[in-house]
Amino acid sequence: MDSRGKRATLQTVADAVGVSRTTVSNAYGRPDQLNKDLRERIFEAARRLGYSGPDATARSLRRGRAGAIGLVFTETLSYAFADPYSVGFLRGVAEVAEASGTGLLLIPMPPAGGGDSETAVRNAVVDGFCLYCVPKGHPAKELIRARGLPLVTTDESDDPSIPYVGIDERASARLAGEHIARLGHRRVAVMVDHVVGPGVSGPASLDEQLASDCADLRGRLAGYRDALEEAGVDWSSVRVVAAGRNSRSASASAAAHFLDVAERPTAVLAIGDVLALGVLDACEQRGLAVGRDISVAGFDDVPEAGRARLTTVRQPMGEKGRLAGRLLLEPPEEEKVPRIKLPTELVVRATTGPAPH
Amino acid sequence: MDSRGKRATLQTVADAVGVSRTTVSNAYGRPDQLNKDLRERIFEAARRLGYSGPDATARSLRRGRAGAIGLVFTETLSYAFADPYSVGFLRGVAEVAEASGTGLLLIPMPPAGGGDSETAVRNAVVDGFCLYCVPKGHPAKELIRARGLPLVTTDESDDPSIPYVGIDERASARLAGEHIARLGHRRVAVMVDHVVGPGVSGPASLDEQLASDCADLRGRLAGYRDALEEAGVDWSSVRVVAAGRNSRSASASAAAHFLDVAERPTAVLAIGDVLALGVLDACEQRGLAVGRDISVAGFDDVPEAGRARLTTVRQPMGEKGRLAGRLLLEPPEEEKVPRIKLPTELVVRATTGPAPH
DNA sequence: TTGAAAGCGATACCAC
DNA sequence: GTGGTATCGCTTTCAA
Repeated sequence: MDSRGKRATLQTVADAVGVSRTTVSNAYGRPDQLNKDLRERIFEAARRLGYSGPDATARSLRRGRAGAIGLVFTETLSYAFADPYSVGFLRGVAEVAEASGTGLLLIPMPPAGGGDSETAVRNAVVDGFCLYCVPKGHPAKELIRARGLPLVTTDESDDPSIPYVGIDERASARLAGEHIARLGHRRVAVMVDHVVGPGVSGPASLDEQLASDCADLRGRLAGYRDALEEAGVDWSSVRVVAAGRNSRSASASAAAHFLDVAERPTAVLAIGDVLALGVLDACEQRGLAVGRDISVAGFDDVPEAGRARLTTVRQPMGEKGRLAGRLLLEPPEEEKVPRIKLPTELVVRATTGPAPH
Repeated sequence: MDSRGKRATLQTVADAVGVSRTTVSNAYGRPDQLNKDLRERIFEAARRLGYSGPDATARSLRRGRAGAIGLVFTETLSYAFADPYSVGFLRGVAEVAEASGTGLLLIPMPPAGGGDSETAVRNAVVDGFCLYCVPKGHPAKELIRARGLPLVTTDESDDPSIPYVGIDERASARLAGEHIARLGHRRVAVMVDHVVGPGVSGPASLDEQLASDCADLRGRLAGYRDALEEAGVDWSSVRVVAAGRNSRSASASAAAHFLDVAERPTAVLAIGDVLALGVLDACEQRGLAVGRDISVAGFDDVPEAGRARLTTVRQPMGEKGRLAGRLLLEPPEEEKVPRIKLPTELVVRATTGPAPH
């Protein structure tokens, strides 16, 4: 246990036992390459010398394998844990990763222009990357590609050469829109997290909606629009409000933008359940009977949505994660870049009902 | 972009530009060490050759820094994302980590005896470890220590030489116990996740309770016991039931063990909010008026607890995480091993009330 | 079985 | 500014 002096290395142990480094290395990595006795002696010497086994970094370098996959988010890392949808996805990835003894490296990545987004990506010791909520032109995206490691994204990618696993955002959102239209709603509001940039809340103009750099957001808005316009609703009459961030409370506050005005909408479409739950809170505060006075639909079907009896569009987040993980762990040999769209489904519960007269 | 041939290295680029490796290295790592022109030329050559910057692993090896900290759980990795308490803690760690551009490596670690728990720890390229829910004698624990990296645990450690940040489990649980006793409850049940091992549900004997290898569980049980015995309740009359795992639905099922019997308890103490919420579900199913017919108290004060009006003991999970992260990122120089206990607080809401007659 | 030698890809130090 | 040189700690042929 000599905690003093230079840290013990493989060599130190080899010398102490009187064998070569190869043998010590084998003692750890290939037990079948030497006899049990010797192996024991080596371990004992190691213990005595305070050597805890081959250095992880050196081993990675030599082997060319990191034993971890990187998860890249644009949202702050802590956000990744805050949203139940996100958590569901991560669980999926985690499941397949842990099955193969692979670690998950969460890589913080400030939004474009917001500090150093490259260092963490550069220094990530991983065997592959999973991109998640990384907007179109993000500078780090190119860097990640350049690293030449297996890569998969869950964002509708601008680049068809990147493997993708996700859902048909547009068609899925359309399900919710059609449901609302079918119930007779014509005055509709939409709640989004943010269009122009994080933190900015309030109504969003049409231009802003189209300019959003988040493909899934654009896709969902398009889906709502498809459905509503088909039902004869003028999209410019639809109030699109940004909560500023994807949080229940932010959404509850932002809901004032359409709840506290003269011509209150009879239905609200939220592009995520967390936002929808916030709208529910806001309605409750104002004594509105959800499902009668006003209808609310979400997206994702997070666990909480079920409890709140929220009508929503279910997407298989866990499955998405597992698939993404698998794609990274065992990259398919084929030429064709995998582009997988998982099925979604409208789940009608108690928060939507016929439009009040 | 020559995707064919050997992967480009620093050397390749140096040769192409006609400079030494040092210069190329500096171009990436120390921009002030060479003139802008040359730097541009180097980058251009790099781009042309498909070189995306210094290899992360090699750089880590040479620099002796990994740029990540390891989070070690015994529960399956996916569990880490499932429990809101756990998520709160992780968010805390993530906050401080991302502030310094450090990644978080989630390390899967099967419970003792359940597969290979050492490989992942061995191969983890990190600058320090944070242990979380790792039971007393876990084999990997020793290995982690042996790696000689900064280390912090949130489990009441058997080993006072490991930095610790947590709460006084026993005193905190006692708060809940006293609250229940004060309300006049004498027939009490306790819901735990698992004592003997994961997956095993049902009543737990006294011996099993004491034998649990999870220090926080033991601490909380001791706290409940302190309070109840002080109020004259015989601990052996307290039905301790294991849900088998820390999940809302498992708890709801296991609640049958005390809910569907002759002498139903008038109060239930759950060692975590997730379990408490499950008990709430079970009560609702049976048409019991929580807070009147039966009282339920949890532990943690996760976000969901507030919404459910659950009486619970609040612990500062985010703060715990931030502190742990900081301890790892800037290990204190002092001799003294930091052992921090954060304050907790009883939060009385609507799920507890006077014992029915 | 065991050992010697050749890297894995990069960075730090030190003269020039 | 720049370019050698040593080294980081290990794994892997390949021959003995």
